[in-house]
Amino acid sequence: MIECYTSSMNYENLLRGHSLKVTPQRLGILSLMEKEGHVSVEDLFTKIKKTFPSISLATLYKNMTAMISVDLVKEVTIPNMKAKYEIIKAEHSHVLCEKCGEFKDIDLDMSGVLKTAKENSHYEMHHVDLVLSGICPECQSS
Amino acid sequence: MIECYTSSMNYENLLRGHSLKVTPQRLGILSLMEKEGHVSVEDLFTKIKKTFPSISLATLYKNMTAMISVDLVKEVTIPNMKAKYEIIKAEHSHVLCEKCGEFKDIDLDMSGVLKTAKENSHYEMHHVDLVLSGICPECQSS
DNA sequence: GTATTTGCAAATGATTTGCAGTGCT
DNA sequence: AGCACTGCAAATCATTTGCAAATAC
Repeated sequence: MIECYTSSMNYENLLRGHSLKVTPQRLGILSLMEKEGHVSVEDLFTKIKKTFPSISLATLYKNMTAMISVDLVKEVTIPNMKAKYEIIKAEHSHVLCEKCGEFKDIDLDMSGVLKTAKENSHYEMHHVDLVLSGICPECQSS
Repeated sequence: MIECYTSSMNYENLLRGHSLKVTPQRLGILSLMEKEGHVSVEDLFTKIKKTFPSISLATLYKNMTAMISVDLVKEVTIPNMKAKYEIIKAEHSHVLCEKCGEFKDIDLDMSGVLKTAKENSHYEMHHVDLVLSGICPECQSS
C-alpha cells in the first residue's frame, strides 16, 4: 500500500509505471504537485494555467481522478477545509497550523498505535491518515 | 479543545450550553446523530425527513455549520469519501473498512505520537484527526 | 491506426444566500 | 418585542459528462 519512487525516476516513467499515458498536461500537474507539496484543485488550476493557459478544469479533474485510482496521487482531507492532493511517496502524517494555514509533512512512528489498533479491532490495516493541528511556532509568538 | 457531556445532560442543555437556541429541528438532528454515530448530510436529510417532513436542506446545512462553529459537532473527513458528522465527546480515532464501509470509533492512546510530534515540530497541538483504514474481521473471512 | 486524452460547453450535484414568515426567550 | 431560526427559491460553487478534435503509442 506504500508507494515509493526515487529521484532518478522521472515523471514520464512514473506515469508509465502506473499505466497512464504521458501527456504534457500530466507532466505539468506532477511537477507542480512535486514543487508545492500539497495543493487543492483550485490552487493547481490557477498555477498550472501559467504553463498551460488552455488547460481546462475538466482535464484537471479527470487527471486527478485517474492518478488517484492508480495510487500515484492521494487526497489528504482536513476537517472544514478543501482537500489537498499530493504525490504518493512514503507514508507520513501531516501538521496544520490553524492560524496561518501552514500545512506540512511530518514523520511519526505509528507502529505502536497501529499495533494496538489491530489488536483491538482485528482489522487488517492498510492506511493511516493522520492530521495533527494546532499553532505553529511563528504564530505562537505573534 | 475536548468537549464532554454526560448522559444526564440532554440536548436542550447541550444547545443552550453552546449558546444556540433550542428548536425542534435541532433536537431532531442531535438525537439522530447520537443514534447513528456518524452521518453524512444526505443520510441525515433522508432520515430526519421521517420526523420532520418539511425540514429543508438549507436548514440542515445552516445548523451543521452553526453546531460546528460552536464545537458541538465535528466533521470527520475520509479521503475520497463524503464527510461524516458526529457530536463531539471525548477525543477518539476512527476505523474504516474499505470493503463494507463500516466506520466506527476506536480509542487509541496518542500521547506518545503527540509528544514526538510536538518535539519535532514545536507546534502547540490542539487536535488529532486519525482515520485508520483496512479490512474488518467479517470482510476478511468472506 | 486505434484508443486515449484534451478542451469546450452543458449537465449535474453540493452548498450558500436572501428574504419573508415563524418561533424562541 | 426583538433577534434567531425556518423554509422556500434562487444563486453560487464544485464536479462530472458527452462529444468532436487532437495526441499518444
